[in-house]
Amino acid sequence: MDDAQLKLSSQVCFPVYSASRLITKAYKPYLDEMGITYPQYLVLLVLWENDSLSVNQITEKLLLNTNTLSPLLKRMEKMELLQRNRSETDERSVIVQLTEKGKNLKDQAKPIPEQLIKILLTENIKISDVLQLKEMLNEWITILTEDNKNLE
Amino acid sequence: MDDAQLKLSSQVCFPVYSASRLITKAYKPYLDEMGITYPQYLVLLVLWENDSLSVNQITEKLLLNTNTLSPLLKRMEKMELLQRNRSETDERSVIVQLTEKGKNLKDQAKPIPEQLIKILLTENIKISDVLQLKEMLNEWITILTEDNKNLE
DNA sequence: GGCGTTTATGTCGTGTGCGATGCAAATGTA
DNA sequence: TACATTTGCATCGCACACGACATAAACGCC
Repeated sequence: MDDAQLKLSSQVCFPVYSASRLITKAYKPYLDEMGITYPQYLVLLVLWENDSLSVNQITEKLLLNTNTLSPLLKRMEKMELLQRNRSETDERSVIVQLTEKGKNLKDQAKPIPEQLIKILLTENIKISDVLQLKEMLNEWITILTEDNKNLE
Repeated sequence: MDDAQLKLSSQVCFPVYSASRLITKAYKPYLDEMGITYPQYLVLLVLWENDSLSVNQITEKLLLNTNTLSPLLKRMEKMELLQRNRSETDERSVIVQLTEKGKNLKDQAKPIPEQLIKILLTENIKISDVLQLKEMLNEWITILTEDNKNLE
């Protein structure tokens, strides 16, 4: 093998890394209006779908660890977007629920997906392409999360 | 645009975000052996290709800002992987060059791309699919970096 | 030459991410 | 019932990312 594979341009992972950061940045103007960050937006997304989730359930849905989510949820609690309470049936668990303020942000967030998809669809990129990309990334996510489990 | 399409952005942006983190994690065991992080690996990649680059040239290649790269490069200088020197022709510029130690890491890094691609290729995902994904992400990167320039 | 503007880099503050580790509640098992 | 183990959450330390801002060198224009 020659050096060709060590060229930045031939790396597949770099575009994923860059696109991720740039997409987060594309969300920023919309999320700024709501006073939240992209990871906080993800937490809201899962809580708009589920009235009540434990910290552990959120980590599973967002593929983030508790050491990332715990401080993040605390910040969101301080912003009065959600409440954190110990479970009564299992004192180890912390149950997260949206406040009225958190629930109400849902309306404000509604137009965001449409704005984003407008940016990401082009002459060369159709919806079908996006769906295909989504499938591939999800398969990678499955592989890579399984990999991590195997290490334990 | 129907509901399914509205949710599309969250359905595709989140996988990009998650895949990026998981891929970085997949690199970790290999990079740990070299004592470097993924962003530091990216810096090495561009410096293995270019003997001498200014900080600004690196920011353009990696799409990172100076406020991210400056401390990162300082850490790499402390690790004796590279040198930072003011340009003689333009005192504003800082020229970055690899040390022998930095250059020598190239051999150790050579097997990494192959290892990674082994993980990412499956029954359902062929090399041609990966290349297609790369094309799409690169188009998004073009769009999103152009977007940022327009804001200035 | 004088001086406002641009350019290249850097610092600071905040918010993630995550490995390592701590700790208390729950669970399994002899 | 004792006690080792597991589970759920959290803290700590470090390394990104990035917006806002600072600073000095170079440039442009008169």
